[in-house]
Amino acid sequence: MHEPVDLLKAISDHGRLRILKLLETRSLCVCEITEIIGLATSTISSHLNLLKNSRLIEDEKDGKWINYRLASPADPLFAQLWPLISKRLELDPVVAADKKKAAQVDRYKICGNGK
Amino acid sequence: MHEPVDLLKAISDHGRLRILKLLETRSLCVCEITEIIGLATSTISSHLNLLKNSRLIEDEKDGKWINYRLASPADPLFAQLWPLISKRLELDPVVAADKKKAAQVDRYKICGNGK
DNA sequence: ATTATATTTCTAAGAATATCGAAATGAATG
DNA sequence: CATTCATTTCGATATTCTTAGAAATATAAT
Repeated sequence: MHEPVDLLKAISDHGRLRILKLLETRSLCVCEITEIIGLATSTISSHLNLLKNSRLIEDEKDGKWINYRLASPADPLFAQLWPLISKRLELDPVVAADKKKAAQVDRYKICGNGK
Repeated sequence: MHEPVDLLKAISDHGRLRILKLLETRSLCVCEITEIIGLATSTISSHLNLLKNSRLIEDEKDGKWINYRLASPADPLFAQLWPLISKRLELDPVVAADKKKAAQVDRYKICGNGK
């Protein structure tokens, strides 16, 4: 499971790349990520689980939320590849939009109470 | 099709990584690659086609053979990522075995006549 | 030209993946 | 302790991927 191909598979999904890019800036809870990315909660949860099993992210409880962040120390190969991929992703309009949303998102507003 | 995620998907397969690694040393024809990797010819052909469509490799006719080689100039992101991945792949025993086989393989012997 | 052969394309099967909604879990709040 | 709410798990479906063998293509050799 620490084969290069497994790492590559873990990051070969647009949704997961968007999640990793988000977590680059700051840690976020599942409902924040869900709100920003716009997929079903269960889908986001499954992506997070996959990234966690690949040791690319970690989680930590915070009251009623679970915050996810990039794993540290990072997987050695990921640490080498990610800065290059990350930079390239910034040209992606979807990723840029995600970043804007992330700057404004407030978990007290979006989680739970309807919208 | 020049999105980072498409490049990552193209290289997220052990067979395709093995092919890229082989072509790093020298260009090879389809039957040589097939002999070394040990998958069906049609499977190798389909991997080669995918890598070619992703602009990671190129082909060139050579008598009755078609030689494949790494594309040059390489895709910019691939050019950055590949040396890092390639180095890591050298720890893979399968990749090491491929390299040995590639050094010995002779297309006049293996192509066509039975074995 | 006929044959041999290297490669691709077609067809099909099985495995893996992405997705969602509903149900379950589990912790925090009142 | 009952309720609320964030998150995960389950069940189900649709899609994509990997693979192989057979048929088709095209080129070289005889």
